[in-house]
Order: sequence, then structure tokens, then C-alpha cells
Amino acid sequence: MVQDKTYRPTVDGPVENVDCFDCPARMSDLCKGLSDSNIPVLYASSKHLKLKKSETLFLDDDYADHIFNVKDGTVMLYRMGPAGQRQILRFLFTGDMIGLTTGETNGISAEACTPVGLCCWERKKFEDFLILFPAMDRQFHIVASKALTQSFDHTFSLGQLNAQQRVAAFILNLAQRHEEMGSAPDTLLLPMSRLDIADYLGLTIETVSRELTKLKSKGFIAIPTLDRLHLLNTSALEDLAEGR
Amino acid sequence: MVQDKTYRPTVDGPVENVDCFDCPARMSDLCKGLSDSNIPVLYASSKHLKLKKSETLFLDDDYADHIFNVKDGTVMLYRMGPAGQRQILRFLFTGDMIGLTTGETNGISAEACTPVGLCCWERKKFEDFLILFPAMDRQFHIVASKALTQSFDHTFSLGQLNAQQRVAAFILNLAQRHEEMGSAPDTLLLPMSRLDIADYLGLTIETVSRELTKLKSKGFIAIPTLDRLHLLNTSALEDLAEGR
DNA sequence: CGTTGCCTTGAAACATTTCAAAAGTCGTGG
DNA sequence: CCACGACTTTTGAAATGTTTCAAGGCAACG
Repeated sequence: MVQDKTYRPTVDGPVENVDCFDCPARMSDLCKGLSDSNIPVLYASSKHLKLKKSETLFLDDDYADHIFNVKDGTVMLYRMGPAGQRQILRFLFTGDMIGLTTGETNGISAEACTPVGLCCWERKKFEDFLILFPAMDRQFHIVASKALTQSFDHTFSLGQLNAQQRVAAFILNLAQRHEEMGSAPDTLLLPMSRLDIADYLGLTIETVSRELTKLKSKGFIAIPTLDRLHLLNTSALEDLAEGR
Repeated sequence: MVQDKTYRPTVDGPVENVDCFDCPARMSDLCKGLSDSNIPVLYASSKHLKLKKSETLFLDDDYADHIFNVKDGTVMLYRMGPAGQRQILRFLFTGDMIGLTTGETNGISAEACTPVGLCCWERKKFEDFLILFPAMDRQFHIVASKALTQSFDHTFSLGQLNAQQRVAAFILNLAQRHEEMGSAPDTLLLPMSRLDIADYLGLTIETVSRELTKLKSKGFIAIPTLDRLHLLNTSALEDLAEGR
């Protein structure tokens, strides 16, 4: 379903100097644990990298020697099955942290859905920070806890909702993320392909397409271009997602 | 699918004095962060409670003021949907920790599958421990990370496997847990009902029953009693689960 | 302007659910 | 120890939702 990427960006690759004060992820769960006076310490040991669309950030059996924070763009986490199935586990946006594993390797793979800007730290240095700044350690707990809650939502969706409900819930979920990031709530970007959505929702690309078409013809959404979606009737979508 | 429980055990309920040195969860990811010389400090502020089968430990909107460690028995975490659907998110056994949320409320509900013995701490006191004992904080990270990995496995199962594969993978997963806990690997207990399994795997009870029957008639498993299962051909089960 | 890749649509095949009934299990009391 | 009733599990047949396979449409790009 997804082909191997041969090129893998190195962490000490092209560095772009972005000061934390201007960073779109300054108020991310992770970074807001540090005050403006402390943040330069964090910044000093940070590296920055950019990924092009569909570039691999890491693979599941790569050593987990770095942690990342998404500055802009969309990243997806996924796991491949023995028969070549791809299950997308999470889409990450501005302010989302990557690298919650504590094992030797990542265990999951990560790929850029769009051009992406990332802030990154060596895991070892990062763990020193957590000891140095208890407030940051606390934020790290919160990040992990939220990731687990999100995963539980996803599990519920896959286990209990039908195709129509999954697609509706997915759209509403994206809309909510957009709103939290301060964008217009009723017009949203679909940075991922139909195949990505299908592999996230445990459906086929055809089913996703059909369900989107149904939602369009019901007048609940509009899709002016492939990657742009308007919410025309949010409460109807919510009713659908909740099976009413 | 599951009726409301009126009785809720209080944490300062019946206390049973079990010294950590004899505790079956002594080497759990959580507790092994403390040496024998430090563990009395943890024990001093611990409370202990027992739940009968199908008693509720907490509901999703209860305040998350305690964390728990399972001493013996099986607990399940679940989430109810607006239409009354129940998605079981995880089964917990000896040594598993409950209470990874950082929010005000639990967000998920927990119920005893069997009679259960739990060790518990006030969240606030517990968080003091994490600051006091960095090794324990580290273990806490590991617990959270493993929970996320497990949830990802579950997501993969629900999103990519068919009924037969899910049931096979579920059995193998249980067997692995049994083995890790030092029990006989090829004869295992099913502490949960068929409905529980169904609500965990996102299937109906009838489908679970049918798939178990198929596995029986293929000679891969035997089910002498409803809650006891023998693995007769593990590698065939693995092949099935992996779609070979 | 044709090629390529992604998305949409249609019809048939398939897996799972739903509904209904029978069989099995467990605890209680005679 | 057996009989009873409540509850859970199993089995069967029809209905349903999703996938599969196949073809057509659309947009971006050279």
C-alpha cells in the first residue's frame, strides 16, 4: 500500500534558525511548560528540519534517538502489517509531539503528509530537560495522556461506528483540531489523501469516497477542491456520527 | 449492553495488609522502580481494595483522584457511546497500572471482570513520589508508553484484521500475557465473557462464538470449559492472525 | 494534448450482523 | 443428587453493509 522510502532525512541536516518566540508551536503542550526566560535553554539544543511531502521521518525499527515537535504541516504515524496492510494511527499537526516510545526502536513509522517543519531534540538531552524542569516533565505526562485518550477515541470509532459514522466523526474531529489551532472552523483543509483517510478509518478508499459523496448530496458538506472541505451543517454531522 | 452499577467501592473501604514483598505485582513496571529499601515509603501511603466480579471501579466522569495497580484478577477499561455501545479498550492483569489520565475526570470507566485485588494511591501523593523518586518517574513513563503501544496494536487489529484474525490475535495476545506472568503458556484462562471479548474486538457475540468454534474444529484450540482454553497449534494460530 | 495518478461510480461477491431458536451452564432449593 | 429457572453461549438462515473488481472521470504536468 505504501512503498519504501529510500531517502531518510538526517537530523543534523539543513538547519533553519527559528526563534521559539515566533514558533507556531510555542504554546504546544510540550513547550508551554517552559517560561520565556527558560525557553532559550531548550532552544539551544534543538535542531530543526524540514520534510517534503511523503518523506519518511523514521521507520518502526529505527532507533528512537530523537523526539520531535511539529511546527507546521501534517505528519502521520502508521504501522504496517505482515500482509502489507497499513494502519494509520494518528495524524499530527502544529504543536503535536512525536516520540513517546520508551523502547529502543520507534515501534511505529512516521511520514510527512504535507511539507513539514519539525523541531527536534536528542532523546537523551531531552530527558535531561525533564529532570531539570519539573514543569516540563508534567507537560510531558499530559502529552502522553492526551495521546492515549486520542487513541482510545480512535479505537471506539473503529470498533463501534459504521462507515458513515466514522467519516462524519473524522471530519468533525479535524474541524475541532482546526478550531483549536485558531483557524476558521467551517472551512477546513484535508491535508491527507483519500487512501490515507481510508487507512486511518479501517475502510477502503472506495467506501470513504462513497460516504463523502453521500454527505455532499445530503448537503452536510461541500468539497470545492479535493483537499478543501466546508462544513454546511455541523449539527447534522454530529447527529450522524452519534447514530441519531 | 452494560447496566449502571449503583454501588461503588470507596477507596478507604476494607483494607487488607499485604506487604509489598509478597505482592504479586512487586515486579510490575510501576513498583520495580523502587528498591526494597525504598518500597516501604510507597507502601505506607497505599490503600488496598477488593472488588467483586462486575463491580465498577470508577466511571468516566468520576474525578480521577486515585491511581491503581492490579494485584490479582482482571479489570477492563471501557468507553460507552451515545447510542449505548460499549467499546472495551483494554484488559488489565496483575501488575498493570490504572489511571494514566491527567484530566480532572477519568474519561473512561473501569470494571472488575473477576474478583480483583488492587493497590491504590491518592493521585496527589503519587505525583509527589514521582518527584521524590526519579527512577519511579522513569517507570511511569514506561508504563504510559507501553499502554500507548498496546492501544496501537488494538487499533491495528480493529482497523485491518477480519473476524477470524482478530479472535486468533486476541487469543495469542492473552497467551503471551500469561506467559509473561509465568503461567503455563498453552493452557489459558478466559476471565472475560464472550460479550466482553466481542466488545473488545468490535464484533458481535455471535461472530466471536462462531470464530471460536471454527478454531476448535480446525483443531487449533480446545475449550474444555467456557473460561478455559488450550492452545493446540500456536503456529497455525499465528499464521491465521497474520493472514497466511 | 496526451499521459499519469488519484478519485468516483457501478455491480457483484463476500463477511458480518441481525433475528430467532436451541443448547449448554450455573446456582438454588427441594 | 436431581430438577428448576435464569442466563450465557451456540447455531442457523436471512438481511445488511462493506469490499472487491472493473471502468470511467477529473486534474495536474510535461
